[in-house]
Amino acid sequence: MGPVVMPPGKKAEGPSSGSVARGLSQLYQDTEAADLSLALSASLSRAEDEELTSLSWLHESTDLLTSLGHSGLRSVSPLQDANGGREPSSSPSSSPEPSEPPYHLSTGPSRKPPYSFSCLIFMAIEDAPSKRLPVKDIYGWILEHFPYFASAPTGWKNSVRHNLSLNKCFKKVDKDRSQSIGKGSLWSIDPDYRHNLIQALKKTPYHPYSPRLPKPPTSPSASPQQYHSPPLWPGSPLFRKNGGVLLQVPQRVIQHSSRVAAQGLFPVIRPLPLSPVSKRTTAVRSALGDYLTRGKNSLCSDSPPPSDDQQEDHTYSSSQSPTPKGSLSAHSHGQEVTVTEVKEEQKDFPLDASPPPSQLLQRRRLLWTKGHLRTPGDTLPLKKRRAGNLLVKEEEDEEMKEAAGSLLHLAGVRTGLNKNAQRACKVQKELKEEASD
DNA sequence: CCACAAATAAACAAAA
DNA sequence: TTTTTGTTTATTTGTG
Repeated sequence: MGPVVMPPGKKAEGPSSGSVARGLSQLYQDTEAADLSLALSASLSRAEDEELTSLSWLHESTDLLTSLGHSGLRSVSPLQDANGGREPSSSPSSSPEPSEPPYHLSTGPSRKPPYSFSCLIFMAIEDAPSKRLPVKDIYGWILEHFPYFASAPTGWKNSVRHNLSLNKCFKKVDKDRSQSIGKGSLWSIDPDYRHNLIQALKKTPYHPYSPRLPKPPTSPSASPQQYHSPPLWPGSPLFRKNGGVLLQVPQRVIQHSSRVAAQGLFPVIRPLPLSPVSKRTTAVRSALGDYLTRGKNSLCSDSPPPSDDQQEDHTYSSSQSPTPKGSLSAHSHGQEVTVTEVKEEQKDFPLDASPPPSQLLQRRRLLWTKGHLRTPGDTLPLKKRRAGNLLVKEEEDEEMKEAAGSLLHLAGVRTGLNKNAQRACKVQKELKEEASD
């Protein structure tokens, strides 16, 4: 997959139509954007007024936002760095603002992206036609789309690798022995865990270190939806393929369309009825939420709650997450989406043991249970074992054990656990795993 | 203060 | 040999 990154022009690939799109493009050029949010909001309103059947405008608006957000078109201050300032070395920015606004309230080139490394990697890989990338290209993608890293301390690459290694969601693909890509191998998304990544993205944590959904500000005008931005990123396949609404889709719909899921995640959602303007609005609003709310926060005060009320659905909640010790913030705990989606995805998972649907359902149900009972710490699926050693059966056993453990936790056992005890447990568990290897 | 997730740092080995 | 890649452990940071 040649150059990792999509050329800047790539996004134009969709049929560019609709005056809104044009307007946004215009906006893009004109922006000195003190009132960017206003302008966007205006575009949005126009979108509602016009019967646009094409969603390309959404693409463009997304691109616009991304550009503004990450390339610093915004005339906002050369922002206080995202406390990449933590890193001693080469933090590009110098002025440490005492009261630094949350990420979604401030953007700029020097701003650390709101995405966790897991998400970044996920996006990179998903954006690759072949859905697999060597680390180098992952770096490239990230650099391309998040210039922040260009000037960030080099440690981020280490973090990327660390994430790849540690996070079960990522799987090394055995290189085509015939075709060497140089050092290392290709990385792909483990279909079994893709959902978690999606969930992570879905939650798009604007507060980088906060896996949970932040509480909505006290201000009534700021609706929680702003934290539910879909995985928008330049050239996102989600956008290209789904008109940008993928993750705005009500869970139920996803569930219902999941039969197609065997072909991959995104096509599943694509067939969604996109017609209702309100839906588009919601999508965009959600996408633009942070921008809209920031400028004149009254602008989006009228927006209805997002269609995917994941919050109520606990979609975000803790984990069946394959989150290993420190990796991903995908706290999907299963739920309907998982049940269906993952089940389907399993099909294309080359693992030998691909249990029949019923079993899978059962398993998913178990996962669901787990998600509700377990504490995230219990799930640490240290990607210890080499890829390929994972047998579904084994996982099921593990899950059984863990579920049981969770029950214990629920019963209060957990309260007695201090860190050391947990570590001990972990070690024990790993030993067990290794034994079963 | 604690638990937790994620980021970061670093040591180290293996591969190219 | 050097650089890159991959794994692992430990520590730090931010949040609830």
